[in-house]
Amino acid sequence: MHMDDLIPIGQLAERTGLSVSAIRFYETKGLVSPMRNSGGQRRFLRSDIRRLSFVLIAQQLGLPLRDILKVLEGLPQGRTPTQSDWTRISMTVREELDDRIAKLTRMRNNLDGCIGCGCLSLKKCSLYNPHDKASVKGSGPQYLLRERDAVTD
Amino acid sequence: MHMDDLIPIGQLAERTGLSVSAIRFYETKGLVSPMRNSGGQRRFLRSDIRRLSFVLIAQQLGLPLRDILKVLEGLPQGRTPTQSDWTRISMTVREELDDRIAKLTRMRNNLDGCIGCGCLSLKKCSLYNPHDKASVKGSGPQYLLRERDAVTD
DNA sequence: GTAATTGCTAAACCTTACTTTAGGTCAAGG
DNA sequence: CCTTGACCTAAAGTAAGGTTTAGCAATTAC
Repeated sequence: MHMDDLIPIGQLAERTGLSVSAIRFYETKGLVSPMRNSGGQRRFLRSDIRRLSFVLIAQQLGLPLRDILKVLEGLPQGRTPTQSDWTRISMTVREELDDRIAKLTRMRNNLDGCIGCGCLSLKKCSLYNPHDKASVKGSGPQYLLRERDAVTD
Repeated sequence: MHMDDLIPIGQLAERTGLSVSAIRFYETKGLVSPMRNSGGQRRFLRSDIRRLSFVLIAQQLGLPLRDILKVLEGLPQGRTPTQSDWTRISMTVREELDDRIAKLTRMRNNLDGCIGCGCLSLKKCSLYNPHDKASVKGSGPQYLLRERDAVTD
């Protein structure tokens, strides 16, 4: 509640381990929205330390910045997020993470099938067309699943 | 063994689902090394269908092209890879995949701890410093783990 | 034999996620 | 005051993984 609850960018960088330039870049992406002091310098809320730490975690989990921004939009506007606000949006990230783990596990199982048969192009190998990736062209690698000689190439 | 075991780039594109430009790009990265016909056009081995399919799979598993190239270097030079060649290098990819799944699972467990405590910055939360990412600056986000007010921000 | 495909190269452009550079301003200490 | 360190903006550069464009050559189909 004290006056100087606002911190300059260098301190935020130190506290989060981010570079100053990265923080400025994140600002252009809307991930933080600092105020400016009379001299035009950025002044961040102390809660932005946690905000950016959250960004770092989500990134290490493999989320792109745009998705992280969406998750952060789940935080309250105008007031400092509470512990339970952070808990709530962390759950969102956890679900993303679960999905990613499930997807990779599915792929590993498929790969096991392919290693077993040694062909990398059998029908039971769904690796060529993971549900997660829309096959834009309509056809694509499925040829491998249809044509006999694909297996012998 | 017949004469026209060589296929042009368009056919390879059709068979793999890749774009022609992507295949040419992969060539610059050393992922395929087609011959040229008398007119200077690329002619690929039929086994390149499988080779590029392998690249696609490995990519969907999250491997960067440079790593995929390294894995492919495990294939024999000069002769067409056999089924067991493919099986062998698939095992390499499987190990990579296992590592990635293990890492994500560790992170999820850590995140669970953080959701439980609702703080996102507790000591037991190792998310800020995954072993997988060298902390170049020496300090970094650990501040959050040391300073009391980090938890209250 | 000629038109439509397909292929060729080189270079520019795109996205994500930043860093670096250049040139100038603000803030704090002696 | 005046220097030093922290900060500012804008623009360019980087790396991965490609796509697009331009202008031209080789193949294929009729």
